[in-house]
Amino acid sequence: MTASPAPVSYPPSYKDTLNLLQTPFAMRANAKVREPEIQAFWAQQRLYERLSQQNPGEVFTLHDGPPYANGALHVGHALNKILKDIINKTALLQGKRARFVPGWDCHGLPIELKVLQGLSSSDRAELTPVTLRQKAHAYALEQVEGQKSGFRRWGIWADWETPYLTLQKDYEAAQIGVFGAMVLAGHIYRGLKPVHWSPSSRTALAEAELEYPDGHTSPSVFAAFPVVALPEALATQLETAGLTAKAATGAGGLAVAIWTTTPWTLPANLAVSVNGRLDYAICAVAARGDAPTPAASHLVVAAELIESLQISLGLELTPLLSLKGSELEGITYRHPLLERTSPVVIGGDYITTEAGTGLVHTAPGHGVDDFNTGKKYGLPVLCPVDEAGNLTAEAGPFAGTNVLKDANPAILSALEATGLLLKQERYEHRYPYDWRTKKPTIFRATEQWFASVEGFRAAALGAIDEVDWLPASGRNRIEAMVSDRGDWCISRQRTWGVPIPVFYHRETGEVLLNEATLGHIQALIAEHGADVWWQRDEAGLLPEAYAAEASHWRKGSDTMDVWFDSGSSWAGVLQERGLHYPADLYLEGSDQHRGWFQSSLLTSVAVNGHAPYKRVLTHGFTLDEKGRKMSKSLGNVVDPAVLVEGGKNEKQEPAYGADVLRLWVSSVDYSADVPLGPGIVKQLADVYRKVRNTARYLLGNLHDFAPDRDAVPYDQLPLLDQWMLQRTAALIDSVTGDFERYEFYRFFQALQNFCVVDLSNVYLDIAKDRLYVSGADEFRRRSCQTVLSLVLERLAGLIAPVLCHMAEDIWQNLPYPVAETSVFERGWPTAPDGWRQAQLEAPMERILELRSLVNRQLESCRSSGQLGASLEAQVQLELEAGSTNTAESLSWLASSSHPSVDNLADWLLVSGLKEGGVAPAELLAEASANGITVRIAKAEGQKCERCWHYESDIGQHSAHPSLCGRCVAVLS
RNA sequence: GGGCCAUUAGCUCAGGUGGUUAGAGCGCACCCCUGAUAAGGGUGAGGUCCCUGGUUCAAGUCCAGGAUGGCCCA
Repeated sequence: MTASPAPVSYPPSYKDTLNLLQTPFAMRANAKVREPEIQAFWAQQRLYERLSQQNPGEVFTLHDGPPYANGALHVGHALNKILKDIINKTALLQGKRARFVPGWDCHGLPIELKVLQGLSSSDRAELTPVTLRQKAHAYALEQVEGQKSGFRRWGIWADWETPYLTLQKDYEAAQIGVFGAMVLAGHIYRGLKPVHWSPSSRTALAEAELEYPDGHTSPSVFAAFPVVALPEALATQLETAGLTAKAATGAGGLAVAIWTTTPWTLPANLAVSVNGRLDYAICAVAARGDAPTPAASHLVVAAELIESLQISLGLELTPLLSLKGSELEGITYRHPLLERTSPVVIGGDYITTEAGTGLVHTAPGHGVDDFNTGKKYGLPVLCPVDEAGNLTAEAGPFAGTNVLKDANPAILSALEATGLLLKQERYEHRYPYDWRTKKPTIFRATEQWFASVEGFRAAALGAIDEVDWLPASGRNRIEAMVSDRGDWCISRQRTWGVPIPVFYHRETGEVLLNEATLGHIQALIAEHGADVWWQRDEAGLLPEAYAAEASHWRKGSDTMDVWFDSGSSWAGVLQERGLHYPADLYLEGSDQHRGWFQSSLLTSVAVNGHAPYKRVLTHGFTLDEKGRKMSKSLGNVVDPAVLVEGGKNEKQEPAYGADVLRLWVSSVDYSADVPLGPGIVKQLADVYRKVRNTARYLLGNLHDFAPDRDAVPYDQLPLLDQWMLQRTAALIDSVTGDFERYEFYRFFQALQNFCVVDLSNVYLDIAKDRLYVSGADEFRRRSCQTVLSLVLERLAGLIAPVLCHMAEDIWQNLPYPVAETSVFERGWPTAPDGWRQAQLEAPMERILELRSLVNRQLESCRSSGQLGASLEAQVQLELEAGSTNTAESLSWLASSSHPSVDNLADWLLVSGLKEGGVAPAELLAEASANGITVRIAKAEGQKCERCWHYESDIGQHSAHPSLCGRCVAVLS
């Protein structure tokens, strides 16, 4: 250790004399803290409210499809709501009054079940409809609050204080209004439809209330239904094959073979269905071994099943005639147990040869397929089973037996007695049980309310045609669905919903549903909410004209399908709140072609004859990085809350912030399914940082710039700067188009390329010398700053719809005063026409190609250790034939009136440049391409300690012996 | 089983009406800088255009069939 420190000779440092960047805008976003601050700023400014109500432009209505008010937000919500927000923010920037009223779907089974599950069995026993509804109401509101705070954290702008909820009084009243209008237009009717029915609890059940325990067995039955009449063509074919029509239709003749696992439905049999496309065979029957001979000489079965049926039925089946299912249509058979005849009909593709005979026993009152097939053929819906599961008088001799107890044995033995029972055995299969009573359920036709789609199908298809569907395949999809669909069953046997406001006469069953009752109930609900339906008795619900006879009427207990709720939002929201109807845009996942797009369309067409939207945009679903569905078991779920706020261990799961989530939404082509996973998030975080750092660099170099004082007029800007503004104009133009077409991923790509290539790699790299080294007020520097500020203000605007927090953060950190408090008040970026100078592109491109050529040579010197920074080098160029374009570009550059900026050495970031002349003595590298020869040598002179250029005029000033002439001039 | 959709580099995306050696940015590897520094610059390596047939002088692109994945139905 030496006692007397030697006088430290500081390395000559002129760093303090440079104009380096200064800005409080940090490299890292600190999004977890900063984003909420920015959101608070917007709230305090009432920015969304002001712009959406006071903007000068037209009203723009993107109508929110209500998410279901249950459960945590997932990335699907993020994709949907952020897409909507990007569109709305773009519209606001473009001066439109884009009001966004967020909605929630609050009624329905999942919430009702959630409430029921949370109750003890004793509480459940005491539950009245009104208390159940109160609990469901409270639960839904709680869920809405949770989801709402999530949406707000993502930076979504909306009428958050006044959202629409399908449980609000005015909404419910509007919905009753839609229903009423459909009733009065004759589109609503009452009919039978099979539903899951639990005899043990005497109620209809939803799919979610069923369970399928292992080990259920049913009595499976093969039976023969004797044919009594044949269509002519078939009779002729049979004659030819050797079976006369008389023999076939006589006793013990031809029969159709069917199979069922629910013999108790046989009394309700009204048809036998076949698949028109399957092959069938008419077979001669002979007993095998000691099996009893059935009371039919011939059987119709699916050709493919003959072999297996011979074994299972123990019969010899000899094919006599092969034919298509469609040729069987029109056969008439006799019911084996009751005095009636029924037809053979064509069913659907649900009829297969996987089990049974290929011919299906059809009871429209006891199966959905049967019901649909019956509808097609105009068969009645026979349902000889009461609420308790007892067969009624319509079941003839079996009346009084119970379908889950003695009905099957009774029917089986009756069948056996006729000789038409071919076989019976136990059969194990999945069968639905009531999840609460743990008893089997049945399919049973019950009275339901329907919207008759048939009544307005043509109008609906016409309306579809008027709508702009994006992507275009959406049109096919919804068109196919609407043309195929059956009537819409709108009633549900549930409590948590909007009531079907109908009264039934206690004695006659007559329905009371007219303008007077509808209007009265609608008014009551508008005042008290739908609860009033359960709180009051009939006298309190009927209009005055019916008050006297209130005791004769019984109010209905059904509620409406929740699709009717959300499908009425055009009335409950758009019309109620003075927004555009039809809306300018609906935007949901592609599953909503079946859901909300369709239910909204049907109600709107039925009532007003047109679609509720002018344009429908759909997005796909969120998958993981391998294109698989996200699921807990695969462990590939991305939780948006963790992505935004960070996980438990912030090292492993950092808080990326809402802007990164938003950037993801912008980056993917959502017209198909979109991928998301940790690798993709990482990549987006990198892009986010690149954009942020680029903005930071622009901000940092403007710390002493005042546009009104320092800005250089466009005409006086160097070529390089004019080129940069041309690039900026090109970006604005393409991004404007990208947003108009909702192709945000193109914006994402363009933004990235602009920041990385045009700015970072080229313009800013060249700009460093201008900004740092030149005197603060020199033209060379002020012109560059002019460009930086012009670019920055526009860049902030372009990213604002997507990276809304970053854009605002930039705006708040602008080092000079601007007229607008927020970037969103500036409006959508535009470029003066003068900036669009496409003729600057070609020469610049040639020069950048030359730059690449030089860089390759510099790199080869670097890797051989001969060169470090490019300023250590000088370049000599020789242009020969074949390089005309480059030569022209160089003379374009040489003709610039600002050689202090527009010069090739600076653009190549080298210390010396010679065109032609004598080659430098000690060449480090040399290469030729396309008539251009590039030679690299060590730069001449010494390194200036301030600007780091190698210059030969160093040491000419005594005060600054290590500086070049240029730097000396700047310092003095 | 039916309807609709997707498949180009490790990732996100480009590749009008068929036409040189299929592109970009990121990521990755290596190098440089240390005056954008938890930054910045440079160079480079990455492709069975999902597969199989067909049309054509010529197919990532057109046609047919199939695979995988997704949504909606049954």
